[in-house]
Amino acid sequence: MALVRTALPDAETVASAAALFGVLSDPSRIRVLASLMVTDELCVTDLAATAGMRESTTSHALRLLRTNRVVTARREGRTIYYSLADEHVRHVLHDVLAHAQHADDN
Amino acid sequence: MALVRTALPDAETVASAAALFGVLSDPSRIRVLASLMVTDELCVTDLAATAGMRESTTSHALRLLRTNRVVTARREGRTIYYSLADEHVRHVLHDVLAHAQHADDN
DNA sequence: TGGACATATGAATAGGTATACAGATATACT
DNA sequence: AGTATATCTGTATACCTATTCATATGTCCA
Repeated sequence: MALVRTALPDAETVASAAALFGVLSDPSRIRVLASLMVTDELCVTDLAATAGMRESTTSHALRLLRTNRVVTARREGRTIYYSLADEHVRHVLHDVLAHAQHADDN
Repeated sequence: MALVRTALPDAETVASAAALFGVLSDPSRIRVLASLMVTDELCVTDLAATAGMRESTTSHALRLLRTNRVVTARREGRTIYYSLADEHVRHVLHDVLAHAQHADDN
């Protein structure tokens, strides 16, 4: 057991992994990310429209995603284009969405 | 935009993906899973010890993980051995933990 | 059967979080 | 400067969740 314990990731790593998962644990944010998986780059207004949520909600969601480096932002004039931060994010999303599709949950 | 919308996963899939992420979004549960990543099979008592939490908390955590098919259980006498449900889970955990290690969060 | 060990459950409390509305900032254009 | 558009922020409310203690269930062995 002691051996296992020393092999565990440190508290900081665990905490930020948990935070990352937490950011992904919301249907609204997943819809936003799923939109970005198919279109690569979208502005807040369009993300709100495709994900079916208010722009305020979308903006709040995007801030969380941004500060946790799940998406990146690029400004062009007054509109801001968002995209997935890296392939890493794409893989995890793909894996979990695929897994979720087959699960006749509970 | 309409095109994007039709390409999005259905509500049920999104909901269960969110649920899965939610289950993973807790430090205690991550420690439990990290233990299982290095040891493959552990009982509740040992998981509680390595993850540094009470057995009750561990049991509650394992129930969540079990009902969301993140871990599987195998009984042997009065002790129950838990392990990761599949390689899928292992990959996601590995990806996110790796990502978390490099992130000088916020 | 009775006692010990392993795990599970119920319920309560404390803390966290998503969403909405209202209003603020920032950029563009005339 | 003033107006319109795009995005962001503060705040409140309503909901969700993690942990704990106490207790229950299940399994073994004498």
